[in-house]
Amino acid sequence: MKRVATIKDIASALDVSTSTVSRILNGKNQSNAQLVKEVKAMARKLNYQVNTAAKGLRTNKTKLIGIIVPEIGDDFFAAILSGMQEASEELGYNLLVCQSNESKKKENQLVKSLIACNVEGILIAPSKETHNINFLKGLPALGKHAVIFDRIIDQEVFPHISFDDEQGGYLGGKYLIASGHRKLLFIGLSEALKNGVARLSGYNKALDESDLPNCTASFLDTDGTASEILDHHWQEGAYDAVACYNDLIGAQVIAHFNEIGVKVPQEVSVLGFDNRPLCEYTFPRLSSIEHSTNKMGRMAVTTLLDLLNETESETLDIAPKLVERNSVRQRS
Amino acid sequence: MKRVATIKDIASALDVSTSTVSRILNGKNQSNAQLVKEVKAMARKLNYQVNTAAKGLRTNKTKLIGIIVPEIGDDFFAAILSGMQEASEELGYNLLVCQSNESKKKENQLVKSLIACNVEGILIAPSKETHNINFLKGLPALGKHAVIFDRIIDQEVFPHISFDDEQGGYLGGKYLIASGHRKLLFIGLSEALKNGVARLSGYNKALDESDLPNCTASFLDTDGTASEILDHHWQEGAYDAVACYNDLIGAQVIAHFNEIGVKVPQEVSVLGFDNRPLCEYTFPRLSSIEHSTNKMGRMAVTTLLDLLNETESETLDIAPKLVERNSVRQRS
DNA sequence: TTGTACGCGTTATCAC
DNA sequence: GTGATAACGCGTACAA
Repeated sequence: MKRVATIKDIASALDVSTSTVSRILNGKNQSNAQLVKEVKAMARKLNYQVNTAAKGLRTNKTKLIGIIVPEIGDDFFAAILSGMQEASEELGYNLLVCQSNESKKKENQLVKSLIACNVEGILIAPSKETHNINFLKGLPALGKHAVIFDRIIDQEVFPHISFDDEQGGYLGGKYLIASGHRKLLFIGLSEALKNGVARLSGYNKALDESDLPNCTASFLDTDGTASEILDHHWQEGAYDAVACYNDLIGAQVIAHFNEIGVKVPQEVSVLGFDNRPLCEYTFPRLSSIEHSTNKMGRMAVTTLLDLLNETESETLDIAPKLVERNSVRQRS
Repeated sequence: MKRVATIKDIASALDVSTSTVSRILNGKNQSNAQLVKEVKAMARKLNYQVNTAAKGLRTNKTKLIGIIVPEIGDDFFAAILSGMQEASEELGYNLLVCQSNESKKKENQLVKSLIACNVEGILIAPSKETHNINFLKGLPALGKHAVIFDRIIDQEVFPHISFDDEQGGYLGGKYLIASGHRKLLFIGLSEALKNGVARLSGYNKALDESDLPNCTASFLDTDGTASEILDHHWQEGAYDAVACYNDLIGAQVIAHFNEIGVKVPQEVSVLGFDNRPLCEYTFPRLSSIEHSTNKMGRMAVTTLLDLLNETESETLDIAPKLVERNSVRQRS
């Protein structure tokens, strides 16, 4: 039967004890230099690989982090995952990645399954359905921790990494106003998504400061498709700029205007959010509010590890930035 | 100290042996029905979670699959990962996801680290640098297996899931010819990428069959940016359609034509490859060759598991399909 | 049907 | 400096 080499194999090959091998391989020893050499050589020769499961069983450290996102294929989460991967690799951790498909039930089940895998902690972006994180409350009792990222949840049990959505909206609002716009149409995904509400409120805050009327607010889950929303309000002449919850909506808006022959940005401006790659590929190219997804991923990992090791690390700057492209008309 | 409940805890709480608990929890028992009930109730009460590491140590089955992709954040791989996640979850497996950053050295190191985690098998999309998979050869001796996906490697040691790139190119070529195009410009990433060469050769095969001259072939890594390539050959009037290695290049091509005022598809047609979401967001919307990334992910998982369990499963159809949008001019 | 005893691979403790 | 031994949580052959 095929089997991977263990320290026992190394020990018996060299006629020493397993504990000696273990110590040498972990550098916890000031052994006989000659022996150290021999052990390391034999380990290489036998193609030895430490068995993390056994090690974890003994030490209660698995160097495993569990991650739950609504959808891996979504490029927003994919970018965050990428940052997590980079940070965790630098720190010698591996990632166990799962997707909840926006289902709270599945989230529950995944948490259990991750605990079963002995992860040291869990990073989770809650599903749209999830409005409390009671199912995570058992974690601290197990010596594990969690960090919530992206989606905002009101409970303050676990640390929480998210972009300052309101600040992002505010930034966008200031920019649109400075470029001469007066009537904003906001298109969101759903009023239930707190991030969207925060972005909208940022826009309105900027408008308030200039004594302009609030955004016309609309949401895809209640007010119809982007096209329908645009056409409906267009007839009323209700907006000179469209503030979108994210770039996907922004791209849809631009595509619609292209189709019906409305010139962007000459006749109407469009501003996205998130600064995803697709901003470069619309015509005109979509201006957007950038949030560093990569940094968010890195920060989620370091925050979790700090929690577990009770250390303190630097916090990264994830303040929103405006990325100007060609979808917003400049004051002439 | 905080500790998660074990079968030992359940056993002592109920004053039975651990083996009884183990048997009941695994359903390998026709125990006293009353006892079964009590054990299950106690397990729930203590919030018991099986320790997969310990179980894996004993049974040599960890229900873990290791995955190595060049870049998680890339939405092409993200989509494949999504399919893998779906398939593996249905089969009770968890995914350990790593990224190689297109580095062969890192791939090597990741394989070792995945073996250390006791994964049952490895799914890998080799990096651009990787032209042999010798570093995977040790796997079978360890009772583990691997499945290569996406990127083509010439060695036939492990099964191999990839799209039929040549067939995809052929499909695209036939389509462009049928729409009245005669002179094709192909823009690839790098001549070293076998997938690109296969796609190009598919285009040329279609052209050959109609006695038309081969594509003008260019590659971003040697011939300059997409814009430079387009302008250079445009002046020579060398093409009436641009066949792109992937949709990203296609989007760049469309954006460039929009910028210099060349009408797509009236003056020149553009065809992408992969049918990624961004096809919907260019103007005009980008026609493309679809490969089902999700299915590829699913298939990689089922193929690996079949290999490990020596079972046989259905093969999914991942034949390329043409997705018509608005970037290719139709014969008038 | 149930309990006892042992081993999976590793590390920590304590002798020597 | 090195080796025997126990322990981590679990599954299972074997005995009862």
